[in-house]
Amino acid sequence: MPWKLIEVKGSISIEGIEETLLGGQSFCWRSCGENTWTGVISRSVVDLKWCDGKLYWCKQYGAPITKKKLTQYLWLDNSYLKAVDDLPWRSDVVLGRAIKQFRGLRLLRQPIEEVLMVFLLSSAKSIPQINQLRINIHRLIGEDLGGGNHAFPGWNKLSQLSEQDARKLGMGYRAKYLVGTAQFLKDRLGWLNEVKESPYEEAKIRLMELPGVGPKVADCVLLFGGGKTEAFPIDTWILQSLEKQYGFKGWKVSQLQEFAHIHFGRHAGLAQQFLFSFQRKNKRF
DNA sequence: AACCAGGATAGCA
DNA sequence: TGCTATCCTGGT
Repeated sequence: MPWKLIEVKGSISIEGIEETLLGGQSFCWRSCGENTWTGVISRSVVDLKWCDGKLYWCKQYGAPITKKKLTQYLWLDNSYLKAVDDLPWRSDVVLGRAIKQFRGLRLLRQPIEEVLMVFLLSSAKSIPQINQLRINIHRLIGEDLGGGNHAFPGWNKLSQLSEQDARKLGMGYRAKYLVGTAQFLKDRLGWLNEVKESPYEEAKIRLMELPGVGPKVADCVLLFGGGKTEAFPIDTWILQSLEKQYGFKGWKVSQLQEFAHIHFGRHAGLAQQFLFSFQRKNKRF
């Protein structure tokens, strides 16, 4: 299948696209050559290619996907530019630098049920480790899409796993999170979507009813899968950024949350991605 | 050979 | 509310 050009509003750098796909908000993408990546979107396996500042795509396996859906998933429309412009980059030099270095870095619009699963497994794990756990699950019970790619199995299938099964896949103490959440969700198919439609504050509280979901994981799920761009997950990288770049040493998480809300505004989560990437790339600072 | 990692939870003050 | 130990596993 030939490469097709996909329109991107605004410029996009190689670091921007790479961080978007591999930076840890999603675990569905992998590098498959020079400036090319393979990823699974729902039941479609898609290749992306970055060349001379332009983005190309083609479908590899699985269900068909439209350009419209891809544009939506990758947040390529104008609303992204407005969101970035809404951030306080004019007065915040730290954020300004991060936006410049990772130009075009986006939040992916992923299915909330998939995001929930991977972030249930994320506690005290590195990105490659989380990805490995995800692959173990997908290979075991996810639909085979071809080319070694598997779809997300869905919470109904996940609810058939026992804690022992999950532990065999290497999840350790996270196994009971996965099983507990699966049991909670299996008889309430609409629950997650209801939560998604709720306002941010309410959605966060409700998500934390699930076993294994605390404040950080809830914010990740809402930011990456719930379309809540005001969610501002505070992990160790952001903590470092706020301590070292902004000078908030010894602040409590609740205080930092409040600062983020006031300072970064309604798209605080987008700022979070820039700061996160910047901090991770420049560990020494 | 200890110690830590993209956290959550229970127990206690 | 704030603090701490504990939870699996793999990596350094």
